[in-house]
Amino acid sequence: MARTTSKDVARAAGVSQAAVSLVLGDKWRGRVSEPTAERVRDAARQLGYRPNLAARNLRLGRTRTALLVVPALTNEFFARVYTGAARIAAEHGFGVVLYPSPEGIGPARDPFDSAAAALDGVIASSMAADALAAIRGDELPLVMLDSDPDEGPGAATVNLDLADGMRQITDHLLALGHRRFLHIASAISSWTFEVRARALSSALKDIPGAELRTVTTPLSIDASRDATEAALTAPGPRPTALICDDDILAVGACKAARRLGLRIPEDLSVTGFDDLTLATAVDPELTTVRLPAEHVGERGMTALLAVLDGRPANADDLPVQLVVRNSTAPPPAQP
Amino acid sequence: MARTTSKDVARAAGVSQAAVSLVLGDKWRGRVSEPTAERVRDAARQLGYRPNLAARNLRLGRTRTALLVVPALTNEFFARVYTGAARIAAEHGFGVVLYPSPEGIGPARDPFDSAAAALDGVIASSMAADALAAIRGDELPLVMLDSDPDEGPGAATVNLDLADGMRQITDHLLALGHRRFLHIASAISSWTFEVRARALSSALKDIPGAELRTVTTPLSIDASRDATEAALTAPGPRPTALICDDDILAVGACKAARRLGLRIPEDLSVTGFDDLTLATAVDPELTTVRLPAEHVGERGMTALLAVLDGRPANADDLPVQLVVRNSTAPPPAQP
DNA sequence: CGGACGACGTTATACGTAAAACTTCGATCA
DNA sequence: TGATCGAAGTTTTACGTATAACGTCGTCCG
Repeated sequence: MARTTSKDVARAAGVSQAAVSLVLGDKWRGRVSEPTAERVRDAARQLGYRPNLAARNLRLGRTRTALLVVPALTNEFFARVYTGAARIAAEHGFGVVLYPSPEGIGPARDPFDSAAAALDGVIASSMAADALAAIRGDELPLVMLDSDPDEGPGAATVNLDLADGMRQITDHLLALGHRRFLHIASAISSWTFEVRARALSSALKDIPGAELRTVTTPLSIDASRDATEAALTAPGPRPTALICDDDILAVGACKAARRLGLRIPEDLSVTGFDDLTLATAVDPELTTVRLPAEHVGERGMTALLAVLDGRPANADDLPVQLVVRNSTAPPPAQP
Repeated sequence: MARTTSKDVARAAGVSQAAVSLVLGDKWRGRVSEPTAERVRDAARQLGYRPNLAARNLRLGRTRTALLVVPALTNEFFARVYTGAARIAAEHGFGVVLYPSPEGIGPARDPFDSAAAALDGVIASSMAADALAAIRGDELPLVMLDSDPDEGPGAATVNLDLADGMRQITDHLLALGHRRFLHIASAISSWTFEVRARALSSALKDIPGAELRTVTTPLSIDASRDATEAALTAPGPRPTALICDDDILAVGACKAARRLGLRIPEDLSVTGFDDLTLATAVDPELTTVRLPAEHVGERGMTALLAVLDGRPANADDLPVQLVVRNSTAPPPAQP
């Protein structure tokens, strides 16, 4: 037997389908009498009526659904972004569907081939430019998270003040006395990492005696460990501080140090970025920059709702905060 | 200007809307001539036509969308389950929408209030019985992951052979010579943890001299650390091996050990469960049981597709595999 | 006392798609 | 030659909802 429709409820309550729609849609003041409304509500409850969303969406021309595009959900940062976005969405009767972007998922040509993709808008995180183009093709409202503001003219953006985070790291390390730095950078070319690199070199530019080398690596513990090990055994004076683009990279860097018999933080300081669960799971706990991932998701969803309402979206950068733990200390005395 | 509809395409191609539907629906052999079909396809491409899914869903009475209910996406295990499910779904033109179950999300009364919840079926992971009841009320096809098979009579289930995993752990520890065990158990009361406890006590039942104590704790590093510390400083002979329900708990347990000046694995062996990224991030790397999380998601989605097709679903348990790393060793010599 | 109005509904329509039922037209065949 | 058939479409309908447009009746006021 088929699902119960508003027509079934109408029959049970002895009214027309339109009356059911009015009552359940909460738009009946002065249109339906209280006793009748009550009868309708009773019948609906009795029959376990649930409106057919496909029909409603078709009628209203909107779906109250947003698409969240993320690189990978298994990265805790993006899982937290989703959580924040979904909370705000739920408060406004919206749903959030995910699209893990880069080949993470099967043969769908683009996000909009997905069956669930009857969308009101899109929130895109750390988008590559080409994927962005595909999205902008469909003229859906778009909010970009943690992405180059210049890429998407006209689109709302929610950005973290990553440059300030990098500055806080360098201030901290410089104050401890470090001068020789190695930047463990993500090989992923995206705004979120490029801005770190720029902030880092600009922060060290005017420091006398400061040296900065860089090594890039895929975003995994093992890759970072190998890349760091290679860099640390290279000829020349050894850096005293490793500045990592991400906690995951920092964990790999720590593993490399351990392999080489270097103690952290006595022989080598290491910093992360993100403040994932990982950061406090390892020993020593990582000095890192805490990123308010849930807030990013919340602000992203809030911005999308604003855009859909034709309101302007708040465009301030979200502040980030250095968290000093046990992976940083003054550099060892000069040999 | 509104989105282009099949009617627009029809006008551009000089045919009727029905012809467009036939051609694009790939059901036109013998109904439309090849030149006409090509004209329609051209027009569709030209106009960037994308079918309105709300309308299609309404017409067809199905949405090609499944709901995945998980406790928390920030737990890597469930993020991986999602990834697996979404991959299989995409291969079959399905979408997956998430419902983080336990109060994780706003005021939605139940999963089906969610705006995106126009569903063909449900995959529920680690469900509590009451939430399950709410779901079964709607007579949607249901697949249960890692849940008590007795709870959901008639529903398809995808289970891991967790009992075997626990047996592999005890075999390993017993072979190393351990006899005094402390079980760091999750305070969450669900099948997935209950089955571990049962398997553990039954495995130790017939071992002469084996002792088993248990302490329960919330599923977080800090909570586990505190609970473990308390248990290890309790009077009586100290256990030589900690068997943890989850890698997260194991990491907390390691922290407690470190606080108490105990070395792992020399003074104390520790085992985890899941084989998350965490397990190889910490030092020493954890001996743990690898759970094929992606496979769980894949099998869950495959089972749901089978149920929707009226085919029987594969009900075999998924095998799990002990991974021996550096957190286990023979117990210290008796004092 | 007539008509304007409000309360309480109902009827009718549109949203965009898929597909069943129908039309037209030439070719085939007994 | 008249019935039949297949190709190539078109016309029509249904899916379930929200809402605009339309009735009907009693009341109140000028």
